[in-house]
Amino acid sequence: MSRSNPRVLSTLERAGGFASAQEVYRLMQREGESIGLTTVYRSLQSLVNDKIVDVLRREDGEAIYRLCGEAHHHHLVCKGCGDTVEIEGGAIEKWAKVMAEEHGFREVGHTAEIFGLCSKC
Amino acid sequence: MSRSNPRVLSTLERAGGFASAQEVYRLMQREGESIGLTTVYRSLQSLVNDKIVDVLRREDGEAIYRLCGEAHHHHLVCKGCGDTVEIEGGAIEKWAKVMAEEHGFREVGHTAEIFGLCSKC
DNA sequence: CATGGAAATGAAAATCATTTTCATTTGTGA
DNA sequence: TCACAAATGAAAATGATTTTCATTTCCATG
Repeated sequence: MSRSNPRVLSTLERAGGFASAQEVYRLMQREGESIGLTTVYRSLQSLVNDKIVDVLRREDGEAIYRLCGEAHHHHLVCKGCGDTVEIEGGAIEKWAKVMAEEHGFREVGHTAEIFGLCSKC
Repeated sequence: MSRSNPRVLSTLERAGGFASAQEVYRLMQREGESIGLTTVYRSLQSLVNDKIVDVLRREDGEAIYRLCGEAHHHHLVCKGCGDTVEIEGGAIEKWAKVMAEEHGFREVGHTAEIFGLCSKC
């Protein structure tokens, strides 16, 4: 396993903390950084593993990466402009726990996202 | 623009109303139907345009289609054996609605999945 | 200062879902 | 029957992502 290249993280930060792997790569190229696309992908994956960044999907399926603020949270994403609000999901935590117990599952995690159109779109 | 091939819709129904284009295609082949992958994609797209089916994304980015109006449900997936249980998510519906309203979002949908280890794994 | 192995890197090839192209077939109304 | 539009599908193109693999960079130790 490879560790993350720090320049990738810093570029993602500079990008407003919201970009696809291809975009991070292009951005770094434009800024004269010498790096391979492969390393960008590997670094982002590693950051996801370490829970330093989140990964979401654009509507076309492309993965977009984003700095992950704090502990565990969920996202409210605008289908129009991509704007994202971090929301708290206490209800989900409880739901996941109950459902898992009910079916004898252990070591459970969960994903949950809400998407729609924000007031501006 | 082409219209949807009715066999595609009927196969999607038979699949439990939840499948990717590739899966619908494979299913039809296995059942001896003669159809091209292109037609499956075109039909699904057309069904989406007509709002007869919804399209979501798997975690790996693959598009999955499901009948609209079909009882909305969620999944409890085993990380070990891949076994999946359909679960009901009333709590989620409410949570999504409240959160969306709170932030002025319209036309909201959501995704939610729980994953863990089932009793056999 | 070697030097040897482990980790990191990146170019190129492979993969895979999806879309496009284009020639052929099918259906339909005149 | 004829002509034309719609539907079909095989094959090629596309684009993101992953894999392969040879090379380079690190670093601890002799």
